[in-house]
Amino acid sequence: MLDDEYSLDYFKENGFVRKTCPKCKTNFWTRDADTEFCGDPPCVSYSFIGAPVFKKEYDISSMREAYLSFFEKHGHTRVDRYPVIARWRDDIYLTIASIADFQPFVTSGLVPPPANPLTISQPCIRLDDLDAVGRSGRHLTTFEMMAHHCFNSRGNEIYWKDRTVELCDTLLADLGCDLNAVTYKENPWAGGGNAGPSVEVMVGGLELATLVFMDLKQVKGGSIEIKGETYEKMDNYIVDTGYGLERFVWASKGSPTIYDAVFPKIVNELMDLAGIEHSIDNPEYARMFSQNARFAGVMDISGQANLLQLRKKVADTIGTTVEKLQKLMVPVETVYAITDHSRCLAFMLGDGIIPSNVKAGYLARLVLRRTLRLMKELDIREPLIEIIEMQIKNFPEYPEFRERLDTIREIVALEEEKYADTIERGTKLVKKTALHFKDKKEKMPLGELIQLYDTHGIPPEITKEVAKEAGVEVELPDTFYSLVAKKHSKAQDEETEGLSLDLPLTRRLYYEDSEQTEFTAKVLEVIENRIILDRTLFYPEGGGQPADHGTLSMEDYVANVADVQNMNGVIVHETDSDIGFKKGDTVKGRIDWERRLAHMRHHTATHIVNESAKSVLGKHIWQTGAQKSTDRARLDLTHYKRITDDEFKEIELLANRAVMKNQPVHIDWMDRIEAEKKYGFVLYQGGVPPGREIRILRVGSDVEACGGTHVSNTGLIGPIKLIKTERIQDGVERIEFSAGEAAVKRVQERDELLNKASDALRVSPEHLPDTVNRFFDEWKELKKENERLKAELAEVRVKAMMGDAVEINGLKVLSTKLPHADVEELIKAATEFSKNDEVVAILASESGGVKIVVAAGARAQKMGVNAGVMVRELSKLVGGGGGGKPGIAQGGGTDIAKIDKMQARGVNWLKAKYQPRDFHSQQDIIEFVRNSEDYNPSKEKFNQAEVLNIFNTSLQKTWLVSTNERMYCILDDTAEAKPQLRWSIPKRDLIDGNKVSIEIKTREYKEKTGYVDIGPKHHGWLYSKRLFDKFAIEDSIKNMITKTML
RNA sequence: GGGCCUGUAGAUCAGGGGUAGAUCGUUGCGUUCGCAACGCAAAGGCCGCGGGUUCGAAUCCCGCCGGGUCCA
Repeated sequence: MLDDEYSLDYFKENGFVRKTCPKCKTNFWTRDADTEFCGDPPCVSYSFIGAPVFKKEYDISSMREAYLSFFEKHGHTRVDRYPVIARWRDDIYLTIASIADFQPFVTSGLVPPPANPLTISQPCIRLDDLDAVGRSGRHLTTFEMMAHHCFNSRGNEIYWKDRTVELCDTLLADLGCDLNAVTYKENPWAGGGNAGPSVEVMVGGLELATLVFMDLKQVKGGSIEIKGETYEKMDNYIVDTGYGLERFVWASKGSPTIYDAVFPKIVNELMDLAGIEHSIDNPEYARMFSQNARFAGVMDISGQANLLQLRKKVADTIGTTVEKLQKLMVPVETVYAITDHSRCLAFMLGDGIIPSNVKAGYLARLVLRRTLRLMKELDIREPLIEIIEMQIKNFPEYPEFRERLDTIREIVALEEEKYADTIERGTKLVKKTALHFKDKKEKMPLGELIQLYDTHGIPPEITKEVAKEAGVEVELPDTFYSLVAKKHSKAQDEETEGLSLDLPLTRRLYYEDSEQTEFTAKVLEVIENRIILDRTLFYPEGGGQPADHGTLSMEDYVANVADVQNMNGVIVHETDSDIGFKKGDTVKGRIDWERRLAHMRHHTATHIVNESAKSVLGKHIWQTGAQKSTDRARLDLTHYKRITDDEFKEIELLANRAVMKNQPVHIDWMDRIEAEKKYGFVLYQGGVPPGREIRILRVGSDVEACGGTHVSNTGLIGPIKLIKTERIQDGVERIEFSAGEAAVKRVQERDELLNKASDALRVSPEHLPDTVNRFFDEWKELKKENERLKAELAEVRVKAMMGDAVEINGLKVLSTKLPHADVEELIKAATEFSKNDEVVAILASESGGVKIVVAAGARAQKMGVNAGVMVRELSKLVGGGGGGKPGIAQGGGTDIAKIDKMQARGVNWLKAKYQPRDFHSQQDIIEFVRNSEDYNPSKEKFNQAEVLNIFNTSLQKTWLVSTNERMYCILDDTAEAKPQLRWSIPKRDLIDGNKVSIEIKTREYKEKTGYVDIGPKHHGWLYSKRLFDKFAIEDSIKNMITKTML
């Protein structure tokens, strides 16, 4: 920034000299040529403590009045303060500076200021340095920024830098300040897309004011560079000053801390409540806090390490130890913080913020919970609301807070309760978590601490304390909260695609006559399928109201309009085709009236429902969102508890009364500032419209800035039917409703549901609740009875069936099919069976597919029966799966035809394992082949048959048998009653001429067994290697074939 | 606006694909002149709702409803 920006005539004419601070190298202006430093900590330290800089002491209200009347006297108009919740802005939640009141439209020049020049004392809230509040002696979350603003434009300058500095100088002189002690430190300012030269006004080491000369706006590739961004001069340039009210009061008193200066009464009352002796008039005691404030003024005290450094410095200067100092100071600092926070809450709640877990409401909750935590530290049992009330009563200048007191009381009580619940839940959870780590003999890891805070809201301090009690160490780093912040990835702003259009604003016919359905217009531009007209009746999407649909036509060509958007006043019609129109054409437009009318009804109804909700629920109700469509609308409202059924009905009734009154809907275009003055910020329920003129819609007592289309009289809305409420966030309730024909349809739908329900039960709708209750009760009873009966049935069945048990080596095996039983019955019966130690029950049913339950008694399990394994195997046989525990298991499948086979298999499996039958002899096998289907007695000679055993285990043998005509493969499985013929191969596939032609190969499988592939079809047959020591298996088979067939 | 956690008996919570559990509370019985305490027993569950996957879902997946919490 150019140096001459600061070379003001005022400085030159009044004997100022410009100097450079040897410490920080910044330039500053002073009347006293001997002044060495810039006057700003850390270059200098506080000198005003104990040495007030004004000629008399002021309190908050006398200081404010002195300031405002000074500027009134000097040609400024006094303007009322704005709320601390920035309702007129959508980029910030809280009012952080007086200039925020006039952003964005006044500062951009679009809207004239309420007065020019003006003066204001604007309460502001900044939560950036929460940790330092109380500790530094000077930080506050809430402060009043006294200011005078002057909005200049090229050719119309009210005043600029010289006059601004002169006013400041004069004010300080009026207050009795020694002007030689004042320095103006050069410090260019930038923020929020604007920038400009600025001076900080320093007295006694304290920054009392900042004078900003905002005359630059951020422009890509601009010619002036500040802090890495480029800027250009603006056509309108603004004097933006900020005088800290609390700091002025502090400076006038020279108290050790700002808190003692600004809220002596509340500080003292809280000290009493906390049982702290706070004799700030005692010089020694005061010295401690004075020193603390002085050191804190020149250093960064964020984080434990820095804080400890501060403590050490203070302890050294007053000759004590850090421990003793902490013991004395911490409780007092906590009281300071509570004083500040409760004031902050008074403003937040007083201005109508509803605590919540989103947006501004979250910030209110954050402060509220922090305050409760601090109170607990001091063991202050007084309800928080008492302290907040104390604050509110202390502000005679804000009567509006007292009006809201009842609501505030309720909110705070609810919040206190909620927090207590959270802490209680949290404490339990921490104990449990702590014990978990105690068992493992580990420290509780940081990740756990973060998890507890992030997902359950348990402050790490509490976690640490509770864990300590449970005997578990916890590591809590200074940087804890920033670690949490890191966990949350930042959402990227999406680039909105914008058409840059250099076209005149579209004439909005829908505002001129809301009954019209047809119009003619000239085509100004066609971009692919998007058409821009000189005028239109099509309402573009906005304010929660969807775009109109309809047609644009010319001669015999018709295009459907599918979407309509407003691009900075140019309305763009998106059609379903990109041919047909060109620049200069005259087209005829027609809107889908049914759709539009439904939107209009829902839109006007939204205003009415909002108003009704306000009168039923209270003044704190604020719309946070709304959406309309043809068949329904929804409205989101701030409210601190659930809407009850009675309230719901009452809102519906009031809304319909408003309809029946057939009130006219008034629409006026008004100057923004005038409208704000007349109606207040309640105007901005549906968001903040841009522009100097805003469209004001009045229905009954509801007044809102609204750009939507509306019916002309409430009677035209027709019925309003509230459908439901939903809590979309803590502190935000959503009401869904339908209006007009849609409402009738909704009622009809509900009637139909009711009718269907009562028809089904064959009762009239009025008996439905009783009948349903009766049915439900009966159903419960029957269910219980059913269960009891099943148990009884199981018992009976078991007694009846025990006799059928098959004895296998001491086991009693039952295999029964209960075709119609469900799984539960099977389980009950099986459980009943398995009470007998030696029983294994295999139960099956075919209701809804195959169900299998196997249970094994205690002794059976000891012998190695595993129900889970059995079920898993058996289920496969019926095309399903299953499993369970060794004692009891369930399974099932889809193949009902295989139930019997599956059950037999189960029994055989047990037999094989516990009572294996002997293998069949070689003779038996031959006999078996002879009786098989493939055997041809007329041709085959079985007395010449050869037999080869290829596989042999304790449960299974595989045989190959060869006659003069065929080779057979037989599997003898001891789990099966009989051997099985698996396949056979005729001679023609084995022999070609006088040679064995079939291919026989082996593959490796395991140590003792291998695979043999016989011919093209029979692959992967197991063979035991030990059976083929002498000759390889290939040779053995070939030999056998040769021997019998050649 | 985004993220994470969560919903099981009246309460507090375990369990986490295979017969729904504990503690407290409730009721009954025993002991007692009575209460408390103790002992024994019982009642009490659409495992939030609806889909899906599976032979089988309280359990896994998706959606909805409800509760909690952190961040912007």
